Amino acid sequence: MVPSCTRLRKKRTEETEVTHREGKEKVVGGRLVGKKKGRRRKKERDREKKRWTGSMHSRSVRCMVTHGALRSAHFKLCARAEHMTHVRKGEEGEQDFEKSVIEYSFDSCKICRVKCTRICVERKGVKLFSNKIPSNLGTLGRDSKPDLTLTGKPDKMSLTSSLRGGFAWRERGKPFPPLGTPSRDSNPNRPVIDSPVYCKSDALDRVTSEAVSSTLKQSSRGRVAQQLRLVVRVCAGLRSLYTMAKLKVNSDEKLIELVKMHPALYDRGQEDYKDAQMKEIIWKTIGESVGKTVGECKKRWKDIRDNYFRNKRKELASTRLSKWRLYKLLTFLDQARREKRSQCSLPEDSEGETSQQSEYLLNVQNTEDSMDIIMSPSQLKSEDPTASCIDSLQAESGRSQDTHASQPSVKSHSLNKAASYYKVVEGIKKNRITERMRILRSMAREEDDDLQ
DNA sequence: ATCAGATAATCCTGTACCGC
DNA sequence: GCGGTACAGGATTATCTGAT
Repeated sequence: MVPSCTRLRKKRTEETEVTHREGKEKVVGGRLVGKKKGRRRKKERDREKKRWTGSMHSRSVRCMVTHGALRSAHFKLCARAEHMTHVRKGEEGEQDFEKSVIEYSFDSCKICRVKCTRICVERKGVKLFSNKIPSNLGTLGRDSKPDLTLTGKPDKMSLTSSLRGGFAWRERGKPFPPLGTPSRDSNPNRPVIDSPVYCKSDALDRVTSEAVSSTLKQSSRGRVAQQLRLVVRVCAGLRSLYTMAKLKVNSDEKLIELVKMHPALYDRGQEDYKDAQMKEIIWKTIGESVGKTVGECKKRWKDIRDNYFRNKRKELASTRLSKWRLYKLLTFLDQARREKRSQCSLPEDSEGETSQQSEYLLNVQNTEDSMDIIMSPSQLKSEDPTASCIDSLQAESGRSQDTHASQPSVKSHSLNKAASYYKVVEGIKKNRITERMRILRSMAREEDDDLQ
């Protein structure tokens, strides 16, 4: 019996052949190849061109759809010039978009002097004017000619991406909303990666730090105080990680960065890998961090991961290095993948874990200089604050774990420290910081009582 | 500037495997 | 058996690049 997928592919192939039989193109494996393919594309483009040049209105829409980058660039220019602020998202009926164009004209932006295309559309009885779309900004290449339709049609994806680039509208006769509106959607310069999540993360961080500082004011002596200082440092490390991610230009990179922080999502050797609830929490956190839904994040991650393994295969097959921009960021998957295949348990000091611990350590250490409360090097030398912290955490969780050797080497000492930071940060991410703080506070009070 | 072809990116589907 | 996941690969679209 022919597998259903094969049947489907065969069906698709047949459909393609039928579709293009008219042009006598040759189809191989459901795809047009060689010059025939180019000829087909040209025909399609010609058809598209004919269709889209049918009316000025359609052409204006086409212009709008095909020049996301230019619009985006000009959008920023105009935003700088403070003459438009209202960003509309693509939540409204996109299917009626084309028909609703009622006005089309060329104009020059009064502020940045760029020659623009102006569009007016009507939606739900309200006339909306576009921002000034440039017709001569940047290099005018094949893809930037406003009245040519060369690839595809103004489908949902194109429209969505154009809207993602930021499109500005205002109602007829009404000025753009004033600048400085705190609404997220009203900020034209808002980076794509910026989201309320960071506020949440930072808020968690800040609240935790404040709680610790407050406790430290009450009890600045003894072992508990050291633990609290450590928590502050860990929070700083966490803040550093988020800040680092915040600076990422691309949200994909940010997503990778965040997923990388959670081996439970990709490494079968991890204890939490089988914990669906935990993974859901992690995804939720990541989703908040990148300003997307959990589903979107999962889907995107799947695509990214798929792409990585595909590129990997190609690289191995051809010995040609992958040019994919995210490729190098995903090399951490190799370790996890091997372990999954061999089905062996995660070694205690596997490279993957080690590198992550080191990364945490690095981030935490990097932020020490900017911390208000820092443990002095002498303190670090005299006593390992991590040990006490781990003790308290272990006491809290009721687990016993021999995480530090009696006389650890410098490397293992650092790794243990990093491991403890990792555990604490994980704890924070699981929203258990409040509980930890309560325990630490009570311990601080008891210790203070003892000292008195 | 325009075009054609190559390549990258994305979406989608199917299969195998695993745990429940 | 069912649901979830990893993995592989086809189809399609977007983008890049070199030639004209």
